[in-house]
Amino acid sequence: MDNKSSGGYELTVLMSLGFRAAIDELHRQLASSGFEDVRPAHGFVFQRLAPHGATGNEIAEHMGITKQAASQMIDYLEEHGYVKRHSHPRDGRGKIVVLTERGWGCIQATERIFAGIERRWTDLLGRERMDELRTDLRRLIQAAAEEGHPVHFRPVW
Amino acid sequence: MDNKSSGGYELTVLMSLGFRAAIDELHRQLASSGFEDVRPAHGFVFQRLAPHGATGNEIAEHMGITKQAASQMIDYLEEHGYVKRHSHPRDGRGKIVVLTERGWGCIQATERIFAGIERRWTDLLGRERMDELRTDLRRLIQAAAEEGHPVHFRPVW
DNA sequence: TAAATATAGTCAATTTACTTGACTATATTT
DNA sequence: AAATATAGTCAAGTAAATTGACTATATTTA
Repeated sequence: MDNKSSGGYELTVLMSLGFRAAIDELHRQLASSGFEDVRPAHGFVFQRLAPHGATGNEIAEHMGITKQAASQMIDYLEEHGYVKRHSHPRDGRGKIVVLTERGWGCIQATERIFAGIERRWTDLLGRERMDELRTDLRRLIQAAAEEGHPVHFRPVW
Repeated sequence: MDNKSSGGYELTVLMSLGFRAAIDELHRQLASSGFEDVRPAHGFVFQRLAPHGATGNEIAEHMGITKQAASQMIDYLEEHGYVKRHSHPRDGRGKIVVLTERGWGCIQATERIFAGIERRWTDLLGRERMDELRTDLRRLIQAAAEEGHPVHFRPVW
C-alpha cells in the first residue's frame, strides 16, 4: 500500500507542503530583492501592521505567541528598520507599532512575488480550480473556527 | 479593500491555516488519548519509520534537518518509549531505528484521528471537491519540485 | 475619589529545538 | 595498505520561544 496516501492525513500533508513550497519561494525571492533579514513570521506581523499599525498585544494575539515574544520580534524589526514604535495616542501604557518605508517596501515586494506565484499556479490549474481551491480551504478553516478552535499563524513545531 | 484577500497570497495563507487547524486538532486528540509527549514533527518521523524502520541519516534527510538534530529527536523518542535503536544488520557504523509497540499505537491513533478529520471535511465539501482539492494541491507541489526546489517537512520559521 | 485590580509593555532568566564543529568507528575507494 | 567517505555521537553555541517579576498607566469598585 502506498504509504503517503494511506490513512486520512494526505490532505493535511499536502497543505503543509504547499505552504512550504510557497513560503520558500517567497523568501528566496525576497532575499534577492534585498530583504535577507526577514523571516516568514515577520510577513504575518506586517500583514497585521498594515495599514494603520497595531499594538504589541494585538500582534501577540494575531500570532498566537506571548506578548514578550512579540516584543522581542518588534525589537528585531525595529533594529532592522522595518517598523517604529510610537507612543499610543489614547493609552499611556501602550505603544503602536507602525511600518517604516522599508517595511512597506517589503510588503510591496511580497505582494509582487506572491502575485507571480499565484499567476503560475493559475496557469497550471485554471482560474476555476484556483477559485474552488480557495473557497474549499476557507470552508474547512471556518468550520474549525466555529468548533471553538481559532487558528493562529504560530510556528508548527 | 479587504486586506486578507488583497495581494496574491491568500491561497498560501489558507494552506497554512488549514494545516494548522488539522495539526492542532490532531494533537489535542492525541493528548487526550495518552500521547501528550509527541510533537507534530514526530509524526513525520513515524511516517518514515513505518513499516521497517530507518537509519538516523534517512530520518535527517526526510525531515530536512542535520543528522545531529535527528539523533537528538531519536534520543527523545527512545526515552519516551516510541522507538528503539537496533544495530544495523549490514553496516557496523549504522543503526536502524524501529517503532516500539507504543510507537505503533501512536501511529494507529493518528490514523484514526485523521480519518475522523477528513470524514468531517468530506461531509462538508463532498467527496468530489475533496478529491479535486487533493489533486490540485498535488499538482502545485509537483510543479515546485520540478522547478528544482524539493519540499521538506521542516519547520517553517 | 481613593483603593483595588487589570492591562501594556519591558527586563531577565530559562527552555527548546535546532545548528556547527570535533571526534570515533566502520566502510569504501584508490 | 592507505586514503577517503560515511554513520553516528558528544559538546557547545544560537535563535526563538517560554515563564516570572516588575513598572507604569487605566479601569473598576467600594
